[in-house]
Amino acid sequence: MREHSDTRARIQEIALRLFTEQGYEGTSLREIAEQLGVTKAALYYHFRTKDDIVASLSEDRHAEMENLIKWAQGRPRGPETRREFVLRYADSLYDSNHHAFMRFMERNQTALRDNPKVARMRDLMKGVMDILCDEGDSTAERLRRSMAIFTLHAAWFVLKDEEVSDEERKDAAVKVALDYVELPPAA
Amino acid sequence: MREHSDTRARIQEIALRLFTEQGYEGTSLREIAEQLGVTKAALYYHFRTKDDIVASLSEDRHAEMENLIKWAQGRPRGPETRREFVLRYADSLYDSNHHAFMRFMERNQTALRDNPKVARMRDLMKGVMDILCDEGDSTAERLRRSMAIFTLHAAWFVLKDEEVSDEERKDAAVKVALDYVELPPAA
Amino acid sequence: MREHSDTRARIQEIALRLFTEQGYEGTSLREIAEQLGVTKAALYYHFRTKDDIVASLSEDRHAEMENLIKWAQGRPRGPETRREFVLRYADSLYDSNHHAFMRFMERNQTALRDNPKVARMRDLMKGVMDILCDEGDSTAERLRRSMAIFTLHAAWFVLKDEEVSDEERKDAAVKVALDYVELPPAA
Amino acid sequence: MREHSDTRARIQEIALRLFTEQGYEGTSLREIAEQLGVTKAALYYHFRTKDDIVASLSEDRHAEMENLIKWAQGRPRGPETRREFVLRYADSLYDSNHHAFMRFMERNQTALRDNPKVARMRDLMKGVMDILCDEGDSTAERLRRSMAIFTLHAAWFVLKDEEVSDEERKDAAVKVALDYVELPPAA
DNA sequence: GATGAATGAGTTTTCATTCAT
DNA sequence: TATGAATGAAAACTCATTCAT
Repeated sequence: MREHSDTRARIQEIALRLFTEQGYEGTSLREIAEQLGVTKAALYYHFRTKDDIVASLSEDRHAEMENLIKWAQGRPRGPETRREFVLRYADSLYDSNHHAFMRFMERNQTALRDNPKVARMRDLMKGVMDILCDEGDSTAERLRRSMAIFTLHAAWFVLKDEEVSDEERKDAAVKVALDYVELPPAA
Repeated sequence: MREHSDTRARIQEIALRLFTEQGYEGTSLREIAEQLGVTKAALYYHFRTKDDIVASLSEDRHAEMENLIKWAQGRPRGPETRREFVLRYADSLYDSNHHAFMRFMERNQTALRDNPKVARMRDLMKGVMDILCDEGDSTAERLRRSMAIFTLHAAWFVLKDEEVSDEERKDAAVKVALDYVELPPAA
Repeated sequence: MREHSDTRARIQEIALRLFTEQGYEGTSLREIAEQLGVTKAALYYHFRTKDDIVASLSEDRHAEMENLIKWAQGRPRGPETRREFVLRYADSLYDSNHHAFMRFMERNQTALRDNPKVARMRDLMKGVMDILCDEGDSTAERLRRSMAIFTLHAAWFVLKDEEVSDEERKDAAVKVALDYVELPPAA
Repeated sequence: MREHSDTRARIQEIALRLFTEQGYEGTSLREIAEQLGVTKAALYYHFRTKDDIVASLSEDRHAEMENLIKWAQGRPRGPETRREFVLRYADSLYDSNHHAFMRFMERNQTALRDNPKVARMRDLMKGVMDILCDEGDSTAERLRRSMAIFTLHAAWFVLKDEEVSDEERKDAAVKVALDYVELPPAA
């Protein structure tokens, strides 16, 4: 009945929301189908398996992350690159709805531990850490760098109950994250 | 008739490990029973439901958190208390195996969103934020404080692949966390 | 608009092969469509149902069997006719690819037990037995006659791993089968 | 409610019957459970998978076949052994209900082609052929030997509509089978 | 002569839970 | 303190079939 089936996109949208709210394992395909107003079988017309929905969701973010990492690898390691990288990472996270996807990933690490796309994402995150850390960094320093990226991800839900605009949220996240890639440890 | 059911403790231990590795929904009672070498039905002698195992796991941590919060509430808010609170929180986390429990909680937020003990834990975490934040704090400031506690939790698995002793891990975590509660945002 | 739908024939060919290799129930229309490089829906342009494909496959063999039986009924029962019948049956089986169809039938008796064309084939086989047996034949004798026909069918796959030409296979089959319509039971 | 659960045995009995009548794929676990008067889940208490039911059914027959083959391998190849082997094979088939199992196997070759126990059975059948054939045998000769065993299996259903006692059936089968292993091809 | 999108009814399987013993 | 045997509900997935285009 619908013009030119955007069903696939709507499945992705609903799945991402439910997987994040209730967890991947806690969300059945029946639920997704019901919210969409189709039968379960329709989902299988568009995606081969439940895991496949996740895979499809990963794709954009993968591409974006690969670009970011490639950009950074073409530059000298150091404070300048780190600073700029955090800014670009924040942009790529907030200007699309990629923060929603990253939150979904964080909330479903265990459920998705065997999904190859998710494994790939873990590798990409290691690539990010490589960019932010130098060889001789202390343990505290490495932890600090990790937390910078974590902060960008977390801002969205840590501040979720506060009356704060998306703009403010992003600004706050970037401000805090930048401190942590720039400042030397207190020591 | 035996005082200290050894079995009960072993169920908790195995459950905590599996729930963390594979997720709460991804771990069946059959699996726990198998690792223990008993039947599923035996678990029901010790715990009324699967959720009950989680509840029992929460108890120690709840008590500890309540003590910590009570202590802080008896003191004036401010940098001194914040600093001391972070130190005590870190101790309470690392000197028992509570970090394992907190990690389990973080990994299973969605699956356990209806568990009353877990809801209570969320409230306690809000209590912790109350202690770390002042009324007039900016958005960035509040985010920063949250990240302090997050850092203490995260140090365990962020640094999990590195050759680092538990001691070093704790020291690094505390160092970074203190920065997060002490330093003013770059402004 | 085209006279001799090539597609129709290719569906039959692929279906016969897959139904034999994997079983009727073990072969989905999706599989057939994939091997053909069309969609499932295309199959429904050529055949009303899955069972209909089987029905269409039966047709040639039905006609052949009817002719064989009619021929035999026009002759006196007896060793002469039996001998000649076996030779003609073998020809009709090996000179087309009817042995492939008969093998498919044997492998899918249960799955197809409600298909009317298959029921008809069972009747035709009874007709064949009528031709090969006399009124007063002992149980052993009747079994022996059945096995003669069975042998013609079975030669194809009993000898499938041996390096044997189709010609040799047919000759061997006929030789063994003839013994069993001709020889009196050992007794 | 039942004394000392013979449920497992009843599952096997019903499954063997239905798998033979309707085919393995054509028989759902729901059907078996219904005929037994339990829920599907009860079947899974006794068998890990549907395939496992088949595996369990194979066991007795496997053991019997192994014994038969071992016996024959301890004797010189030749007409004497062949003759005696056929007699023993027939006994082992008819004195238990193994003919029912073999019929089930023949009717479900394709459906079960990936089941390891069934693969093992195919190997055992090859072992049987080894016993019945000599090195220099012609194609016709090898086919003839195969048909001997086939006859023992087939007698049960080839003669199923005739008013014949089990005793007579077995006698007829053995008589015909012996011809197949003893007589030289006419040529 | 075909496809894209969908459905309804079914499948095998898993799970938390119960209860008599 | 446990176990053996079972259940009811639900899960992911598959299939033959339909129909508007």
